[in-house]
Amino acid sequence: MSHQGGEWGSWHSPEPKHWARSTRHHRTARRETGPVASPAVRVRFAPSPTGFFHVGGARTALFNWLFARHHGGTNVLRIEDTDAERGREEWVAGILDALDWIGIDWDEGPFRQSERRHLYQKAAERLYAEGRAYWCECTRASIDERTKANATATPGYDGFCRERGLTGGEGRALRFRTPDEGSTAVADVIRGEPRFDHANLEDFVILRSDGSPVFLLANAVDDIDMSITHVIRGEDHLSNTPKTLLLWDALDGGPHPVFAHVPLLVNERGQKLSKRRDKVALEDYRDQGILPEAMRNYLGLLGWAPGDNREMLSVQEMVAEFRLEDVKSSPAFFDERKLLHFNGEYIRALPVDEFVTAARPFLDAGSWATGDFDESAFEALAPLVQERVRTLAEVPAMVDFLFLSQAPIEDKAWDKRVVRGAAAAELLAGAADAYGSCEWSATALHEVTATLGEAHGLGLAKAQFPIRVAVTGRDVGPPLFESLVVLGRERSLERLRSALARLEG
RNA sequence: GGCCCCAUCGUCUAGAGGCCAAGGACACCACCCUCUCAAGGUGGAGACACGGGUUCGAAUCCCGUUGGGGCUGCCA
Repeated sequence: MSHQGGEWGSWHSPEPKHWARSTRHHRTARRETGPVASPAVRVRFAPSPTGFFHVGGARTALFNWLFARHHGGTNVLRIEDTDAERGREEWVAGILDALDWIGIDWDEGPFRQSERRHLYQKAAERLYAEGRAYWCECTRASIDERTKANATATPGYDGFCRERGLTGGEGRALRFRTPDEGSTAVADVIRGEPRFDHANLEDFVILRSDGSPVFLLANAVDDIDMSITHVIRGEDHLSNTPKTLLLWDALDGGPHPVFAHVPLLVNERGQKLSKRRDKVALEDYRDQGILPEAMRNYLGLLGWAPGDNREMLSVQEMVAEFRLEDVKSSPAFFDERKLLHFNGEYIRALPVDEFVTAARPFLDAGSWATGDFDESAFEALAPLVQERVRTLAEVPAMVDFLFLSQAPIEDKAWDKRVVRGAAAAELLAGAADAYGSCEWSATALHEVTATLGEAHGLGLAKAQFPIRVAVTGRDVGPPLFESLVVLGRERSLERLRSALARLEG
């Protein structure tokens, strides 16, 4: 496919240093409410399927998406699966699922580099034919050996095969011949214009010895072919950008795209998030009961802020106000505690029926027998549960007493509130008696229990504890009297008697 | 080692030379509200890495130092 790309020259015309910063407007002057007409903005998100899709990738995808939507541009999804060794089909599906989950869609793709190899092949042939690339038979081992032997050598490829005139063949990789002099500057909206001396760039591999293309080549070829105007990606790619640009020019890619190297997401030690050592998989958060809206909102605020003190932003608000120039340049720590807070806010803001629906999968995994779940009982308590959880995964423990044949007594709570609780036996006996005849409503139960407590010199707070533990098994949970009402008189009385028996026995 | 990037409360950030004796949010502490737990309310502690410049004036600009990170792969 090829997209006509002539219209966007103004995006990367040479400008004075720090032009990006200089285009900032006063915050008050940039209240925009919808897509902004911009010359054919085309961005791409290009994940590689080498593991679970993680939050850093999600953030990059989000920024690309926000930028595209803000400008009414085109968002392209491209799967960079040029490494057959490491890529796996299930990871591709995982990426698609995850993007769908947080509400990111795309206008073109998903394209797969594994299906576009002929393009890279063609580009490589051209570079070789024009003397911009050469075949090399050095192995990693032989390169390292030479580096070791020469004390003054800097690590890396030394250009050993540069002038040997080798032809392609078994065990030979194609290397790009980097210029020995000069430098390349990267026009970066976030970082100004970092400049790299060509002398520091080694001749890098663009075609592996098995003929497959390497990331740098495929990336440049595709960005040119897809007429990408803005490359928004992690800062870890910044150092390789001059190589990309050198390829870009060698392939006559035309004007360079504008880059935006977004700050990395780091762990508590300040290192970039790694799939291997950090908890980062988006699906883990989904399974933990994080709402996609909360995740999206939180992720959007990592490295970017709207400029006033608002934090809870609708996706529409983010689209309307997202500006690449406002993205910070320093790394951000992914703080799960703050995510949890956002999630609690989003859960409480849900209409009850949506909360019930969202909680369903987590309820299905509850500890009770599958047939014992009672939809209407849950719905009756749902509003009270909703305002007490921070994740959907916390829901089952709040309502399990409704669906289990007996109260799931927690040892700690039992010991503290019943065994060692003030007048526990009397309160349980009193409740078993009074609850048998009073009106079965929250207000009536409230009154009866308060009276019962007074008889033993206890306030309601203290008096309700033994009853709560006897009936729900725990000393925390939804309001007790509403819980009793939903549980029903008979089952409640049964649990009070059972607790008395247990206490005495 | 070389190259590049970065540097405001513990964390995410506001800040684009005077509006900042630095504001908000999460977390933390105290109190209030309260049938538990949450939620909510009020208050508190808590930061411009350091050193030089430029300027009447610097968290904001420049240089250096220190610290951190990234890249340096026939990974992306």
